Amino acid sequence: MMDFKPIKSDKVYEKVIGQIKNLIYEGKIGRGDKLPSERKLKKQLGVSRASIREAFSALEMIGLIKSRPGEGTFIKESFDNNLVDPLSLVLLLNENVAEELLELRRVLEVDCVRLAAKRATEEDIEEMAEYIEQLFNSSGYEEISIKSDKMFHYTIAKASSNKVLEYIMRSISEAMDFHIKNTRTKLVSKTETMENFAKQHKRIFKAIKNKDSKTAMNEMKNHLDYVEKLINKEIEG
Amino acid sequence: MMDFKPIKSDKVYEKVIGQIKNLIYEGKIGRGDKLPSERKLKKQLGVSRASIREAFSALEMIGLIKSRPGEGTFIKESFDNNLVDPLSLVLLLNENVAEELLELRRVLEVDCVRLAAKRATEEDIEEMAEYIEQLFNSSGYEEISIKSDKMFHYTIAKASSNKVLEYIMRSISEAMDFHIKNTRTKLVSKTETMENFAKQHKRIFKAIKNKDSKTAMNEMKNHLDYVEKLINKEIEG
DNA sequence: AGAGGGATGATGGTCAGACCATTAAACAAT
DNA sequence: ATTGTTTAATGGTCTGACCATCATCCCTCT
Repeated sequence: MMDFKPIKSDKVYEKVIGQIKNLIYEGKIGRGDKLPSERKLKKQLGVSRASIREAFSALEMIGLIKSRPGEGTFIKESFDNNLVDPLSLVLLLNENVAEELLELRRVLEVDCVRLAAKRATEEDIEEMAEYIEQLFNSSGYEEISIKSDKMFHYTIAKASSNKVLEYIMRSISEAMDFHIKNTRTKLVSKTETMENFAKQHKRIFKAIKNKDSKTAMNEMKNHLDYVEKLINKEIEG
Repeated sequence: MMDFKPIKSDKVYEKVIGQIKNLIYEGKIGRGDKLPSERKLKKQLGVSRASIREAFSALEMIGLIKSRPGEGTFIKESFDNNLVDPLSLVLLLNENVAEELLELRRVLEVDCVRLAAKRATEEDIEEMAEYIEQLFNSSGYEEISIKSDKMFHYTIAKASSNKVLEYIMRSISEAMDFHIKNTRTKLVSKTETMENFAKQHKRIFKAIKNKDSKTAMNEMKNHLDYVEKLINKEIEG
């Protein structure tokens, strides 16, 4: 058996990324640090500025660095507020995304609410209460309903106090939005559905407020059962 | 209260990305499709080729497109085999990453093994068996032990038949590798630990083979308990 | 007619050099 | 001390050039 290995012709900008990656892994540069200017890196690495910039734009897209004109390029403090969510973008490529996302969301959100019940702060709980209120009062206003619904779930993710979990939940949510966009609108536009959502949210909320993880998880499961049933009905018929 | 909004000066390459993103969302281009050449896009969008290339390098990094010299640039068929895993890179930025990753891994892997027990193919099971065998026979060879351990978990993720879940599991695993690298080496280098790992893997494996989700989940929980206990001991002492 | 082999053109990969807008820092004027 | 000005550095953008790779067409030879 001839053991050939594929010939990989690393592009220059990939090598640049590799070097920066290693510096981070080795702990030599970290959050908030300033990278050398593009012109200095050009000299140090012996490549063109264009290649440096291609590497930087890639790293900026995934939220690892941030360039500011006149100042320089810095490693970000955290991965919040990415302009384009790379994960949600890539998720769109797979087949069966809708099913897989629903499956994954179920797994994550049930545990999310478990953690939220344990760790939610006063502010988190106030925020959730607001969104439930909004959902109850938004009959007829699709946009507000949809946003209230989404924000309630976001807040739960935030209350889990696990940034990584929160990030992934957000990505899944965004990716799902584009796959069941129309469905979602149809769902929430029905007054009956919306009222059920509000009631279910309220039950989840109460459990979180009481720091009752088990009940919160069960109520979330019920809620997701209901949602998935509606989605399947909408897709099939 | 003056309600100023931050002035966002979109860079050109971000606008290019935006347009491509929208085309994908609208379904006008999809998997495997060929994008216009850089020179054509330069004319169509009225920007420089450099900006086009910055956009492309960013999209290639996240695994959305793939450029081939002499041929063109294509939307990828799936998000497998990214050169650099953007998610794992970004995860490194957060504080408490180690704790959060462990927490997340626990949530995901327990459900992962649940799905694997339901859906594992013959090939998956054969593969798992191999890695367990390797782990049993690798006493003294750290590298093989670590790899067998890791590959066993990878295979479970693959057997879940959920590509998104598999992708996220892989990212978490890679990110963890760099945070507990030395710890991992120390753990597996102890003969006793390694033997326990092998036994636990075997129990998980048997449950999967018997399509017994519940037992598989419980055995995975036990395994993760053991791992986390070791890690904590190593970190503290 | 079919197989093989060049020439050609298009494409991505890389580079150098230029110009602009923004920013920080040093300096000058009040 | 505060304000305004200059200067240098930085990121953002564009142009034009050259190379290696690949697909294609066309020609030649059998």
